[in-house]
Amino acid sequence: MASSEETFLSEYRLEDYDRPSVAADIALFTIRSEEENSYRHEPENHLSLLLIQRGEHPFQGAWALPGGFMRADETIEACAYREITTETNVTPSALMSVGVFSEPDRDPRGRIISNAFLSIIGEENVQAAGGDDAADARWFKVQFEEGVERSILTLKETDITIEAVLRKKHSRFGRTEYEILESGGLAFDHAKMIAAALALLRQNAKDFELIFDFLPERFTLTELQKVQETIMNISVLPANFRRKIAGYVTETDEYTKGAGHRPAKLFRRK
Amino acid sequence: MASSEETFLSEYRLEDYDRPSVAADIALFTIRSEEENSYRHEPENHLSLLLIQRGEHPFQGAWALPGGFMRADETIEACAYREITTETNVTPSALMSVGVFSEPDRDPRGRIISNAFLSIIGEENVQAAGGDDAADARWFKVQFEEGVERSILTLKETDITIEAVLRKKHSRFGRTEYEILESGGLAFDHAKMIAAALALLRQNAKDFELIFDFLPERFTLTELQKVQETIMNISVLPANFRRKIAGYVTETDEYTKGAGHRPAKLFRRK
DNA sequence: CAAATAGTGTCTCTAAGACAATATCAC
DNA sequence: GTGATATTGTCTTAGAGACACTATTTG
Repeated sequence: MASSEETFLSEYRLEDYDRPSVAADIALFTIRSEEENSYRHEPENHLSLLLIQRGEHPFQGAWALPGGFMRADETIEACAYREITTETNVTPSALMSVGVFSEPDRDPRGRIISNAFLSIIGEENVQAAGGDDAADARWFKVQFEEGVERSILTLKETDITIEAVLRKKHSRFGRTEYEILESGGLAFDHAKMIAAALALLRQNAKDFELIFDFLPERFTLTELQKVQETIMNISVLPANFRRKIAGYVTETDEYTKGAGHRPAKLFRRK
Repeated sequence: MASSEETFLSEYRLEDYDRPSVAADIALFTIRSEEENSYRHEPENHLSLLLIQRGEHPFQGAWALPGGFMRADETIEACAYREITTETNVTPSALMSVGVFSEPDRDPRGRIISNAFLSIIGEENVQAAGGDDAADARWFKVQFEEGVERSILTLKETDITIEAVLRKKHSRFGRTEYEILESGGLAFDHAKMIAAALALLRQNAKDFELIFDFLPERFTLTELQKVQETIMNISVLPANFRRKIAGYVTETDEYTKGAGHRPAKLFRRK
């Protein structure tokens, strides 16, 4: 009972307790422009999510979020950074915890709990290639229509369409939790993770918390506005957007040019 | 390579990977009144946190958040509920994730990652008693002074005073993370968890997300206002508080009585 | 100049904060 | 009535949303 701490620790066996495997999965978003880009007309943007096609069982051939197991010498955040860097060769600036997914039966391989993260890279860094355990990696165009009873998550790539159906369970403390009605072929409970990540993304885009991460260091206010509009699926008046964002940016003395219309001043994040 | 999923799963060995132990720790808060309660004068409130004194190594004798290891058949949230219920015999309504603490060296027993939760019970349910592995359990009065360079967390019980010093590392996406400068004798990294929980509590008290959980079903608006003021360490004008809270409550036809002054209408959460 | 985007000025409405005034109980 | 708390009214100010207008580039 009153043994010394050294004795206690040397006799202690962690193996006596159940131990799950612990993983991190990352919902990596970027914003890409539509291809067109015809003269004098600014391109449309859309939100994109990186998915990899699983090369192994379980869910072989299904699309999943990139991720992997936490190592003995790293934190779960470091694990998420490492995984996303090996998958994409890009180190994202934002890394935001979405939540822990720990249903006992969420993985057929056994007890694996996963920490979901949300991450963002700028369009200029999109060069994601498939990693070790991934047959293929692709950017999917994201649509997320939220309803009271059903929310529809649609992910589109050239010839692939994934449609998952979810139901909002609750939304407290800024985090929204979903239940999967149809996974649309997404592996594990990743549909849930993606929906939760999107809800979080929209929540935080509202007060400019992370919209800057989608753009390069210098940007125009219109570009910034489009990022917010794309994420939140809304549209706001330029005059009002400018007023609200004013405190968050610093102007530079550079301008865009050659666009067939009035040049725009470039700004930097404050 | 193209083996069947059954074959794959039957040959799969999770034991080949590093597996940490996974725990949940809970910062359980309540609001208690000062003892006085002299005639015609409403009592002052203060925020209290439940700590248990560790009966075992490591950190034997130190104060810690209640918590325990996740079992094989439960989610991490279920684990937090179970632990808090066994410790206190009360099932709290709010259970809010504070974050994952996964520094490799955070526990001398070995690799243990912990999910911190924030939870609340009403004053009328405070009857916490020590559990199995706890020598003692006590409610500590909470003071948290936030500064830019240093934040001071003070926990007081009759003859015990714990003072921890922390530094705010960053505050993004509504979650604030702290670094421990002095743990003040708190076990493990629990000072960090408590600070993060308090920051979250204040954040969410602002828009009435969880202040109701501190009170019984029927309450007066003044009681509700005092809860918010106690948590956030601010004071607001009654007229303004009433206007803001109006949409969140429903009035009943009951009143308080015998208080030596004008009776107050009782309200219910909407 | 026409088309397209950049940027400014200002009106209205709502909500927050401050403050003053009135209401109702126990003693 | 007095002391204490409950409750309402309203003035001012800050910010969001709507809308109209001006500015500057390329072809």
